[in-house]
Amino acid sequence: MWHTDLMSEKVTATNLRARVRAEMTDEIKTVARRHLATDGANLSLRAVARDLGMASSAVYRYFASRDELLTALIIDAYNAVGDEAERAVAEQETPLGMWLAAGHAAREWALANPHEWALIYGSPVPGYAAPRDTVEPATRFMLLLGATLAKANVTGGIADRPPLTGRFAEELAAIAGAYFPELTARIIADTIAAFFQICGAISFELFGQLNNTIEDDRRGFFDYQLRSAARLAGLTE
Amino acid sequence: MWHTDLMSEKVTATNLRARVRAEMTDEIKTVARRHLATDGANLSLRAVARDLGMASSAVYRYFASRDELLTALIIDAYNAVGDEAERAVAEQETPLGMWLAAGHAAREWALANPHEWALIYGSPVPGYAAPRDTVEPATRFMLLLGATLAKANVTGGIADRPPLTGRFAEELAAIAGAYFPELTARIIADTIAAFFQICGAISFELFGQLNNTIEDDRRGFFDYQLRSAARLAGLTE
DNA sequence: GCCACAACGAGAGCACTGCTCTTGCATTTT
DNA sequence: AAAATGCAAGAGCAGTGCTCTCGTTGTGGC
Repeated sequence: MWHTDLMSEKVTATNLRARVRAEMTDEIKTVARRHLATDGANLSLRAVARDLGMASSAVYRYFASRDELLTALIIDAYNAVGDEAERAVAEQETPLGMWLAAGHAAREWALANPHEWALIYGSPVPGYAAPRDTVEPATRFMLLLGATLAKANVTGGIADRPPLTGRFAEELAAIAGAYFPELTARIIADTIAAFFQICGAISFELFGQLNNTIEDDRRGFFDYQLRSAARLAGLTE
Repeated sequence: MWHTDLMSEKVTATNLRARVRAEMTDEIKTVARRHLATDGANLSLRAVARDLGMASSAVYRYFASRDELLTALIIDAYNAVGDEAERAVAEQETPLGMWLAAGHAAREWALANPHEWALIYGSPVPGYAAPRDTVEPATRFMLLLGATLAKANVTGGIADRPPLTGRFAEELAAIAGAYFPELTARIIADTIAAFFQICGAISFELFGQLNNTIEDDRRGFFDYQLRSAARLAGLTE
């Protein structure tokens, strides 16, 4: 993201160079996203450069490596699904409505951008270590689910359950104390479980790994999955 | 698997060629699995050949393409986790014990063979379409969970719940009628949900995508995940 | 036992990849 | 105006999957 620094560093009258740089990086990412849809994570940097009518070496002025390009796409993807989910949630009133809206928004985004979903929620690219910049966007969707439960919890919309036991419960309690005062360790654990289930439901449908058991009413099936995830997380009503 | 056919086709006295072929394919797969641990899904066929001291072109006598090699590894991986889970389940008496044993066995296999787990439960390799031979081994683990619930259901170990509604319910009911007479559509749907959650729990822990929230007691956390999955599937006791 | 045949290993080669380095040009800064 | 910097292009390197050809070797039919 250092081109952002470059832009804000010195805002001269024209600042042509910084502007075309920003446009160029965006254009590269757009074309790369298009290639992502056909070639998946092993897209060719040279092919992207060809599509842009430039030499492959020129791309390296904008992204130091192919991995860095992928990182930019990953961050954008995390933010895209986060945006979609937040937008959908904002239209809802009840916690359950927010929960369902977030889930369906994520699924629909995944169906529209399967390879980008695979990029962020599939197996990591070999030899690729996610940089620091990705962790914040990566947590947005899950935090949205947590926020929904937090809202439900203050209005008594979450079932009372016995607290957790075990060493991991203390770790979760520490997290709850530091970041989510409205939530208990138990609710956090169940939220994570629900998050796993939702992501699994989307991924398995997307990657066709459930052998096309459900063919006609996939949305209905996912809706049921969402509701059982809500039940798992303790969302009543 | 056609080298198996070759072996059983004509068992002459010596049959040297078929034997060394079988040994060679196994050896290639072994080395490839080793490379998988470092390079992931984009392992180099040439590097595998180098490790074996043979020309890269010679490998193509055994696997028509790199994808075919990966397919063989995928099938083996599915069967390995299936074997492990079945072995662990066989030692248990109660449905819940079987459930927990299957889950922990899968997780431990995944921790021991992370890249193979990524190969089968991560995002599919781009441009790679899973062949017919993979679907049967792929279903083994999930069928094991289903069988556990079936055993529980006949002894009244599954909570009574309202039946499903919606179009997808009919699809599931048809599957239940054809393959799982002991199960209801509702139980199948909940089993799938639990399966999603378990696979998600393993994958996210493996790929480090939950930002190392839980550090110390990962097994305990997974055990809790397993139990909430069981609750989700309706397993009482 | 011999011989045609099929399987096999090796090597060269093709088109492609990510990435680096150098060279010349355009733009910005001093 | 001059120096410094940003940028695009091209050549080049090491590596890839895969194909083809060419000797060699084990195998089944006669």
